[in-house]
Amino acid sequence: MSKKNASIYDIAKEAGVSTATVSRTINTPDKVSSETRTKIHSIMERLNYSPNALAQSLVSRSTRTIGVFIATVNNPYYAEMVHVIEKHAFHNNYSILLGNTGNWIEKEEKYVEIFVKKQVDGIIFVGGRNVTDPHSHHIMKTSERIPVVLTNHALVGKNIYCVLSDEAEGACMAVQHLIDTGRDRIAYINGFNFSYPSVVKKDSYIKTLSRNQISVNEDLIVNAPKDNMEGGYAACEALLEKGSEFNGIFVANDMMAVGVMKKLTEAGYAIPGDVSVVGYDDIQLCHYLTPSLSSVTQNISKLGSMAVQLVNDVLEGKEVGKITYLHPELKIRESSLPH
Amino acid sequence: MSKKNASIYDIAKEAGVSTATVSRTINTPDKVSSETRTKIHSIMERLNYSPNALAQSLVSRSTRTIGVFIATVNNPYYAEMVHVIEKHAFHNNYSILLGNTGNWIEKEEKYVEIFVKKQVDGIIFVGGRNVTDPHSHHIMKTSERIPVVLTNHALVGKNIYCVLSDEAEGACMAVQHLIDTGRDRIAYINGFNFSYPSVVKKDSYIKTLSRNQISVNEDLIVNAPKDNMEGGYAACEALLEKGSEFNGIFVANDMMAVGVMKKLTEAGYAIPGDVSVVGYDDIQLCHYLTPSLSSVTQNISKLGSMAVQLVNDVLEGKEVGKITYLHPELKIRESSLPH
DNA sequence: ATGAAAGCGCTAACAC
DNA sequence: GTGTTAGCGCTTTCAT
Repeated sequence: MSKKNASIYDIAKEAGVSTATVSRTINTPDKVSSETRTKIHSIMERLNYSPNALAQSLVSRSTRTIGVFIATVNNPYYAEMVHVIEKHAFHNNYSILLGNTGNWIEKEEKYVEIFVKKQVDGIIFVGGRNVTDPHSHHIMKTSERIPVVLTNHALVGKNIYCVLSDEAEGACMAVQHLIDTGRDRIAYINGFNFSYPSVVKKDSYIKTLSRNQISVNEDLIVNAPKDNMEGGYAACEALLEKGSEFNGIFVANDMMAVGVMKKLTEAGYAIPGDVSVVGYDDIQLCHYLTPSLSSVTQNISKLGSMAVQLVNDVLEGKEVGKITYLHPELKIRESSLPH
Repeated sequence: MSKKNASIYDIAKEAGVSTATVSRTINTPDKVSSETRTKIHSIMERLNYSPNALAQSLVSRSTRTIGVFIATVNNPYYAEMVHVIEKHAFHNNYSILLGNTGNWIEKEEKYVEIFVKKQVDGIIFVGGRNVTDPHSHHIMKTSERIPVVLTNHALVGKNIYCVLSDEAEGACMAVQHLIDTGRDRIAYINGFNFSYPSVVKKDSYIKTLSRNQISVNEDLIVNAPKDNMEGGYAACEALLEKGSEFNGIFVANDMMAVGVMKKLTEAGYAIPGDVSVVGYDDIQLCHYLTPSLSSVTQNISKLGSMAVQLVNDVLEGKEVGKITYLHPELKIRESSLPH
């Protein structure tokens, strides 16, 4: 189909110089006389030359490529993370190989293997992970070769770095806010039951209730089947079916909260009149919902930029902290106004 | 930091065979005796060997990597496209290099150059593009080397393939639906003024009105400053300020429609009582909004899978159509119920 | 300032 | 079934 691309060799021949000289005009132009340099440049132009990064990387041992794994791009929180990561990566001259795992560990393992073969310089795992299964093996193994950064998950290892929002603190703020605004029967819609952030939030939810002398009602805690709108809707349905009274709901993430609000509205509950709702992640949408959704913000921007910065710093041999916590912040909107 | 990775050479030495034999056990196992094969496998295991894809690609002239460009991942429509593309790519053993252009042509140009240097096998440009500027030069140039697939944009060129939803048809369906349900003063919130899909939709909007003997009121057509919720909100604000009466709005995409609905609600309009609203793209969220949002669906799933299929087919030398249109479909929900 | 040559890790004739 | 060797496109000493 296409005639073979021009190589450094073609340029050299055409210019009557050695490949070394051509290489130099690309990488260390000042070590080449201006005449030959211009001549070579014009030939490159004419032959539509573009250096083959594979060959370059083969010798430089660096691809300027970072592998990024997320559970589902079509969750605005993850999409925003990808957005931020891509932005910072580009700015630091990295490209992003994106892998959508759908929380499917086997796919992730295969993917990691592929990316490692493709010689990514580092890998970023975005989002909380399962705390139970033998999840970390391939991560550990990978970290023996390249730096690994985890976002919103804590994992210790030689070449593993974590940056996470303090979700215990965030969950506490959310629940305490509900209590402070007069809600005393507070439900909690959990995400994936064994995901790190869910575990942390649930724990914090329980502790905060206790600290306020509110007894924990197991009927008010429900695990969503999926951590998206559909899952939130279903979870809220289940909650209603249990029949326990509640006047406040803390939802582990905003997308689920959208589903929860939909279900509540359909069931005739006024928000926040009858039920006060607080979500988590503070995605842009919160502001545009009716009623607007109170939420805990994670500073996604910082989270993402730090993730990229971490792999970059490690690659450059800088000293960096193994684990960094960011403080969340509560954004109060209409959905949790006191009645 | 890390000791050098084992190479095929290390394996060969350890096993007392030649590198060719090692290569064979990787690629054509049956051409190697089972004894040596098992021996080599165990050594690979022990040395944690992983083939270097850079070297492989250097000789095979294929990276099994596709470059994907989108405007903004944090627009659910694009996110969904990425999701689908990634899924199909993985299934066909491709990896995705993702570039977020933010509609910034210079960034895209740089990115394309980088991806080409990195030897991607093909490039997919997702989403409508500007119809005016000298946008296509880098695309044309790229298509001389590798197949280029465009989604929701029509562009002709030797190695360029397009798959798009028929947005003229979609816009027509939306507007006709508004008319059929008794709306006679229909506004149109446009996306980027010169983006291909916007141009097509606006044109179709005007034609559909005319076909129904409804005169076009320029005050009812407003270009959103951004094609997201914020932009929709602002556009609706501008629309209200112009003072022309309207009882229906067709919005060029769902995210803008969310902003439009927010503004309408704040301004005291009932949806669909006072104003009927129809969006475009049919993102999942439509179903969960209150009121749920009528929208035109693009069959994102098909769009994305075809995009991947196209680059794959072209790479395999198959004959494929240069341009494919998919039929959109109107999903009627609460926001456009007749009053 | 430039060239010769080795090497990055792997594949693919070709020979035995 | 296995080894030898050239080559993929580029960088980098070491000479000159």
